[in-house]
Amino acid sequence: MTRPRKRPTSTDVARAAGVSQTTVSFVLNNRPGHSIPEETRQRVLDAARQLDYRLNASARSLAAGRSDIVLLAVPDVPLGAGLSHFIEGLADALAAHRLTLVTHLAGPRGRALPDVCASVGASVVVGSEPFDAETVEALHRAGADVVLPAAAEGVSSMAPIGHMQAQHLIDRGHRRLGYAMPAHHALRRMGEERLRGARDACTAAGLPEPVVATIGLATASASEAVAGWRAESVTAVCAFNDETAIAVLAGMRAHDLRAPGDIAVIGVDDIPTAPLSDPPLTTVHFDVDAVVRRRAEWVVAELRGGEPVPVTEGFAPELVLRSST
Amino acid sequence: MTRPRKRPTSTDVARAAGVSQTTVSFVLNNRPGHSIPEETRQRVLDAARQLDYRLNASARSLAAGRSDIVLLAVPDVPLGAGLSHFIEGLADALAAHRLTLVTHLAGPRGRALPDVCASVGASVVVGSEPFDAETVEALHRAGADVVLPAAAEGVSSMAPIGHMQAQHLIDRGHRRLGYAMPAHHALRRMGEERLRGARDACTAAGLPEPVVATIGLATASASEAVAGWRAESVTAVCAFNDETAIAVLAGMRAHDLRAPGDIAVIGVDDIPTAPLSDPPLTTVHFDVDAVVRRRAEWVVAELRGGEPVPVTEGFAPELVLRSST
DNA sequence: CTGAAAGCGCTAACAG
DNA sequence: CTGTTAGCGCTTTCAG
Repeated sequence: MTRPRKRPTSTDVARAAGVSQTTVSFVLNNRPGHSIPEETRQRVLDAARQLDYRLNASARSLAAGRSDIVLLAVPDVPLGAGLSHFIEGLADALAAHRLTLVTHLAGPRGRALPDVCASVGASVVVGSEPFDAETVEALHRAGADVVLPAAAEGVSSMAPIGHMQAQHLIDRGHRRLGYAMPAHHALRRMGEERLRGARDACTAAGLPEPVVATIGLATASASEAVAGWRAESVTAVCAFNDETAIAVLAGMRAHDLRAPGDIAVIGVDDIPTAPLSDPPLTTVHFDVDAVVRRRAEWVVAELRGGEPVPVTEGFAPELVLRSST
Repeated sequence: MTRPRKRPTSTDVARAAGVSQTTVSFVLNNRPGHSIPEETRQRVLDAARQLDYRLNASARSLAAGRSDIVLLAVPDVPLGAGLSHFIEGLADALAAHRLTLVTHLAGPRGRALPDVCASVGASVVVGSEPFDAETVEALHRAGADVVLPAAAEGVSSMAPIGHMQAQHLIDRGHRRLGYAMPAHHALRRMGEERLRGARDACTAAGLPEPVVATIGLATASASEAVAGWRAESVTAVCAFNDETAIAVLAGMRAHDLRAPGDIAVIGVDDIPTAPLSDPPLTTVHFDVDAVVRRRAEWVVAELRGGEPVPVTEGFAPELVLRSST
């Protein structure tokens, strides 16, 4: 399957179009200021199409000092299909600005992010959670012009989720909540933040803090947690995500309890099987498109060197409750 | 957050180490034949570390005509968390060979694969399903040296899955099978292939073909399908994947039927919530690590220009049945 | 064993 | 409006 092949260069195009290589460059980059007669333009464009010419990215970024590559750094966390939507959406949004999105999933033995950044020659690195100062520095040294989000102080996109869950349950009259924390270590940090949101909602309503239980994705583990909650008179549980919520439901089933009568359960993510659980799951749904749009605009704005876009993180406007009851 | 910064060049390292730039290049690339005295070597290495020097990928690939980038092309298909494992695993395996894996998720409005390939300067493109000849050609023109898997004739990695499902059910005494095809159009092709495997198993056992029903991820849709199967005396169903299987379970619940007594159901993927369904789902589980290992070895072998690795696709050895009953 | 020199394909002043 | 001219940072012969 190995088959090397010589690519046409911009000089080839120039020759074919009967102009200089510089002109080709101008036409292809749509250089402003250098107004080029339509006739010449077309001639160059035709020649390029003819030869299936494609700009050599290495040469371009070497000469120009920048690339059109945006690197999305995805942490080593078990995220669901929602992630794919996010990535696809972002890629599409950026493609509209002639930017190419590539993704790097961090793995335990994989390359360090700055290495990857340098390898692909990315000029932008986008992460899900803010990078700390040290990482930002390393990425800049690795060649990134823009790194997002850089250590944003005190803004969490996670807390509003927990807050929304708890508020929903409080609004329905529950006064003693539980929180189902995932056992997976990589999810711990996110879990703590979401819990904080839930806790705040309880405090604000003059209620005691949620009773936290850590549960794995096995019925036994969930069953224990359910017993604990019952002992504490918990009547409603915020689950870290839908999978955890489904585990809670399984745990309840083991005790012959039913949602929402015995314990109400609310998840996060709105996974495809959420409406298929017994009973159908109430969940917090992200408006991925909205998030994507904002992120893409942010990247483009930063790249244009415009004013730093106001950092109003907090997904709040992008959250929607999807109730099935 | 925009902060340009000048990166150290190999000339800087050369100056710091008191050698020529050429020598730096030799040391850093571990050039064979050019035996370099340990002392010089160390001096260069130290200087590089000191300056946090990193090779400029653009310059390197421009000069050398090849890059260390492997591009993984993921189709626009709703795949689950298993995909992340696959990607991480592959990235790790390739990192061991100093190769950098980046992923591109195809989106409806995203950039065309050859464009992405050219943009990142990938020298290898890896896909999940074989590329057709035309695409392979385009990718080569876009600069890829290696494209995998190239149109492999008649080998399907999907059929063995359906075969395994059906065989399992047949072994348990079922003589009239159903097949639950996903409604999602992007999954159609995969579905047809898996169905083919199931059909072959039935035929080989002298049984009639499976009764196919297309179902979406909603209880109503599944409920209808279940009614249809009952009318045809189907006693066991192969579901395209676990989500579809869970939908079937939900549809059965609507008819007050229980698995596996009334209808046995088997899924594919072994998603985290599979053991949490009611009853726990029997499913076909991929040994992702094994698949990854093979793919990585394949890529490296091709890149080394070695003999074309025998194409024995068909995941069979990497499939495991995970029964919860 | 080491260094000088010639590009890789492209962009970006600067002249014509 | 178009072409000439330098490099971008690195690899790679080919001489010392």
